[in-house]
Amino acid sequence: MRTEKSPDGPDKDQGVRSHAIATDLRAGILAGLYAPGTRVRQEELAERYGTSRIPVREALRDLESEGLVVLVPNSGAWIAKTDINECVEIYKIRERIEPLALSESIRNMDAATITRLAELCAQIETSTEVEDFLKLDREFHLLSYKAAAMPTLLSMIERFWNTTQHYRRAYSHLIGKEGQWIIHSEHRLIMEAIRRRDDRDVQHLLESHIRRTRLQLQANDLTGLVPAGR
Amino acid sequence: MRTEKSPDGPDKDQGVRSHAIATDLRAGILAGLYAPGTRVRQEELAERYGTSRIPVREALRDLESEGLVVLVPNSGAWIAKTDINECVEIYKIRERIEPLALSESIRNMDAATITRLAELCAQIETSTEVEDFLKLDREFHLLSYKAAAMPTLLSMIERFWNTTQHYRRAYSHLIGKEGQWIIHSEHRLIMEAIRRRDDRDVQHLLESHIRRTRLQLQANDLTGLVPAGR
DNA sequence: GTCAATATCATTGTATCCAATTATGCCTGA
DNA sequence: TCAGGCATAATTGGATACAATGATATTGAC
Repeated sequence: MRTEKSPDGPDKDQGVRSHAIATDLRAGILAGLYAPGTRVRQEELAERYGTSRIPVREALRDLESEGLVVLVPNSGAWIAKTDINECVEIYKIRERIEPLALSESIRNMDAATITRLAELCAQIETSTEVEDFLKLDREFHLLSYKAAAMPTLLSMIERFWNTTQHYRRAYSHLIGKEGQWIIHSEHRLIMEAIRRRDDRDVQHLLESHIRRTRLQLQANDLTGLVPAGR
Repeated sequence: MRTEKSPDGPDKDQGVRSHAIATDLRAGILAGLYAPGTRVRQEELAERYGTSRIPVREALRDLESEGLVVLVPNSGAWIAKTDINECVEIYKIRERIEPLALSESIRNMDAATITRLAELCAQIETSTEVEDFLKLDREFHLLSYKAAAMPTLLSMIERFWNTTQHYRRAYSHLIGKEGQWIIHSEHRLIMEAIRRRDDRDVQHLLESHIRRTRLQLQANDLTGLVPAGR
């Protein structure tokens, strides 16, 4: 009898090489190692990773579908430029879908996760470095969605967090420590609503949290703060 | 001076070959030519399209990121199996994001588009074949979003329509012509709300339209109707 | 001196070939 | 007769080599 491996396994990555390259590049882009708009040459990356250009091409394609890289046929690849309009668009989408994720998540969330979320919520308030804040804030929100049985939605959300990373960083620098109290208050309210599994409140509070951030992004001119915005 | 092509052009596709192959395969999958779960061999496709396996691999990767194909490393590619849970998940997401798209779209929509929408709305009611209905229904909804200045959102929505195509087809067959009056009524109400650019109503009506469909999908057992569901 | 056309160079796209991995069928043993 | 392991065949992943496309530099005409 035929016992093909079947497409159900937990393996996600096509070629091992290309996946490893994509992961590394993604981390580099999110960390800000590559300036948006920078041209990326296949051969250069191939040499750096000690492979041929083929796995590099596949990695670049993956990153393009994630919105981190832009490919132009017969021309080349560029680190995606930051675009405030795209950022605002994504925030508007997030306002709709993240409340859904949180709503579905709190139905299934276990006690350990709630404890961990509370920890993160506290750590965010005491964080002093912007990079720490970004990391903790991301972990807090993404963990809060994790119990939702909606894999497609969750990966979408993660992608959106990635493509707007540069703006969150710029925004965090802009508001500084003084402006953070409002974020902390919002987080505390969301945390409490999660604790009592209040479906209506979590959705409203989270929507407001994202929406307020979007409006501030739109109000402030982040040109110069966000790298190589056009 | 350097005048690189720059990543702004309207070109979307990387290699011409791979894009053409992806487009053709996508159409085939949506038309139901390939049964979900079918294994897809690179060499077979390469021969059919008269190319080497490389463009085929890139096309398969594109389709994987769209959710139409599943790739397993070192093993092969399969046409994505239909999964009622995934379908329900996508409908829940659509309930949130399509009202946003429509809301943004009606702000900018021109008269010609409204006329065309009304035409489509009428044609849907007189359509007699399921395939015609599917085509018109799709065109109606996607056109109604088109004026939204949200490219990321629009391509997401199109992807979701693609990945749930088999279920819409099965559902259409299931309800038959008698069950369609409710869809027609919903469309008429949406059309009227679009005409008067009623932001609140279009959003509520569209959400209900999608939500009701989801609940019916969940209520009916489509096993056997949708091809090769697991 | 400036613009345009053309030739050269750099970079990407594709084909072919080889290696690695996996599926299948046979064979052995109980 | 059936299960498990091993060998073979099929298929995918990756490297090298070549073709096609686009960018840059040079040359010539006005």
